[in-house]
Amino acid sequence: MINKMELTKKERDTVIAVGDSGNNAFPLRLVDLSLLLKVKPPTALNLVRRLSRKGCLKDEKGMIIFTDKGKKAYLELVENHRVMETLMASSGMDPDKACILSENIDYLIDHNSVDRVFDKLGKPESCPHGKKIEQIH
Amino acid sequence: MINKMELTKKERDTVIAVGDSGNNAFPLRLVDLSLLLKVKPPTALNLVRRLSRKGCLKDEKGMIIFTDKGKKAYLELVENHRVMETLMASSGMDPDKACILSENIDYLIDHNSVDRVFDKLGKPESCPHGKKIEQIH
DNA sequence: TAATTAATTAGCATCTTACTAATGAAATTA
DNA sequence: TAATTTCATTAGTAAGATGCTAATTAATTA
Repeated sequence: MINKMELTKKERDTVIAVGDSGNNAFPLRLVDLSLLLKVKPPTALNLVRRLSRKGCLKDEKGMIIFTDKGKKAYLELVENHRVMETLMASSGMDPDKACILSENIDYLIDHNSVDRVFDKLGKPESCPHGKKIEQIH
Repeated sequence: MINKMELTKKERDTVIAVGDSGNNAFPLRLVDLSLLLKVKPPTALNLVRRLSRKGCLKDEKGMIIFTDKGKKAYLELVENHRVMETLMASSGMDPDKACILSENIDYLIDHNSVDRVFDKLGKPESCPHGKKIEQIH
C-alpha cells in the first residue's frame, strides 16, 4: 500500500525511475539515477537512502535494487498512475496535463479506489500514452 | 490562473479557508483563520503574509480580505476542486477520498482543462457533497 | 599500475511548515 | 477610566524536503 508509505513527491519519482529502468539488462547505478532524476549524485544518494530506510530499496555494491516491498510499490504506483491518467484524459483533459496531475496523486491513492475506477472505466488496456495497464492484486 | 500562481498546499488551504468564511457577516481575523487551519497564530500570519506577497490578500486593520486576484483564485479553486472531485466520485471512488485527492490537484490544474471535464461530465449542478458547482469565466 | 569514473562524506543553503515565548496593540469589562 | 483580557506581531528556533559544491575514497578500466 503505497499510500500508507508516506512517500514524498521526489521519493515517488525515484521509485518510478528505478522501476522504469528495471527492464534494462544492467542494474541501475547512482550516476544513472542522478541523470534520470536530473539531480546531482549526492542528492540522488540522499533519496536512495531515504527509500532504503522505508524498506523499498537495497543498495548492494553500488547497485540500486528494489526490495519486494519496493517492487510492489512500483507496480501499484504505475497502475494508479495510468488509471487516473486514463480517467482524466477520457474526460477531455490533455494527456500530458493528465499525466502531470496524475503524478501528484498516484502515490496518495489507496489501491482499492483505483481498482474501482479501473472497473468503471471498463478495464482499459492502456493509458492515453499507449502504455499497458496491468492490474495487480 | 491559480496554477500559474505557484501556491503551496498550505497557501491553497488558506485561500479556501478565507473564501469559505467570506459568507459570514464579519470579516475573517487571524485568530479565526488559525483555528480554521489548526495552526498557531504566528503560523497563520506567515501564510497570510505569503499570500499578500502573491497578491491574493490584503491585511487591513487586522482583517484578512481578498484582493480581486485572490477572490478569483478562490472561485477557480472551488470550481476546480468540485469538478475533479465529481469526476473521481462518479467513477466509483469514495467521496471523501475523492475530496482529499482533489485537494492535491485543484490548485495545480489549469482552468480550461477543468472546463472541458465539466462539459464532459454534463455540467453537473453539484459535487458529491451536494455543493453547487458554479462555472466561472 | 595509473588514470579515470563513480560513490560517498561533509558542509551549506533555501523553502515550507510549525512551534514557543515575549511584546505591543486593541478591545472589553469591571 | 483603569484593569483585564484578547489579539497581533516579533524574534528565535526547529525539522524535513530538496538541492548544491568541494573534497575524499572506492572502484573500474585502460
